[in-house]
Amino acid sequence: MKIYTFNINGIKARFETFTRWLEETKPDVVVLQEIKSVDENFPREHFEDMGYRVETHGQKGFNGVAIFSRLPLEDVVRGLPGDDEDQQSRWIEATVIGDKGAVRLAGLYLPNGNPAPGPKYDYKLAWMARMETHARSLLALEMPVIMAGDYNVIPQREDAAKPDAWTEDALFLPQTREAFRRILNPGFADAFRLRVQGPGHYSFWDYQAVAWERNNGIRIDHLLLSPQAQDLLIEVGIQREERGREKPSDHVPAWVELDL
DNA sequence: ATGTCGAGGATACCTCGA
Repeated sequence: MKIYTFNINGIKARFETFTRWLEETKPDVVVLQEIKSVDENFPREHFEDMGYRVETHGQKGFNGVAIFSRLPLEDVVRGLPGDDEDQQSRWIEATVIGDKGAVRLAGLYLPNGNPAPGPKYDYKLAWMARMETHARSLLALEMPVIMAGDYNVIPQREDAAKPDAWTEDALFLPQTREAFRRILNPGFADAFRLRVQGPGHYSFWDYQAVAWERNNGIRIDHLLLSPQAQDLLIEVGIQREERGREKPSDHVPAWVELDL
């Protein structure tokens, strides 16, 4: 089973690009971020006709996440638990039924948090604390679990082409990286770093300042695996080439293959 | 800091978010 995460930066703007990617890549499962659409306006039938179950958790204008799957989905949950007042659509969760077993999959769009300090950064840190709590409850399932998405976190210096340019940014502040490690520490692992070491691997290049042309990227799209999922890991990857295609998102897909 | 996008509101530009 191959599972992808892809921040598409708007389903309306990326309809052709994303449809072409889906036809070429044929993922078993993909979690999407920044669909920027309410559920009622999401073109679900178009993708259902392509063979996918489509579960969305959208909102007007910003944010919004989704799960697409060729395999059966069960127990879909929308929203990150822990704050009934939170109106932002950033979390969706479902159980994917594979040929050999099931995986609990979360698709997430972690808050950007800029400018820091400020209320947006406070929201980011509070959201990460909530995620830490929920991540522990997912580990308690003692089953394969994947938390995949746009984390808006640069974990280490090697995950940025120009780390010194990010020292004051909400994606790379020490408090952000510490909160990220607290989510991992109880037992999750960054799938990409289980298999690939060293600098030069990025998942996002800003539209501005010719970042792509200069390969000024950062790695912020991650798939975190529970111990039971780590045991099933076959391969990891980042589809870097997608950033050079026609009308790209500013993010590219990242993926894991599990023996499921 | 910014040479760019995307969405939405009230338009043939502006604001916000990233």
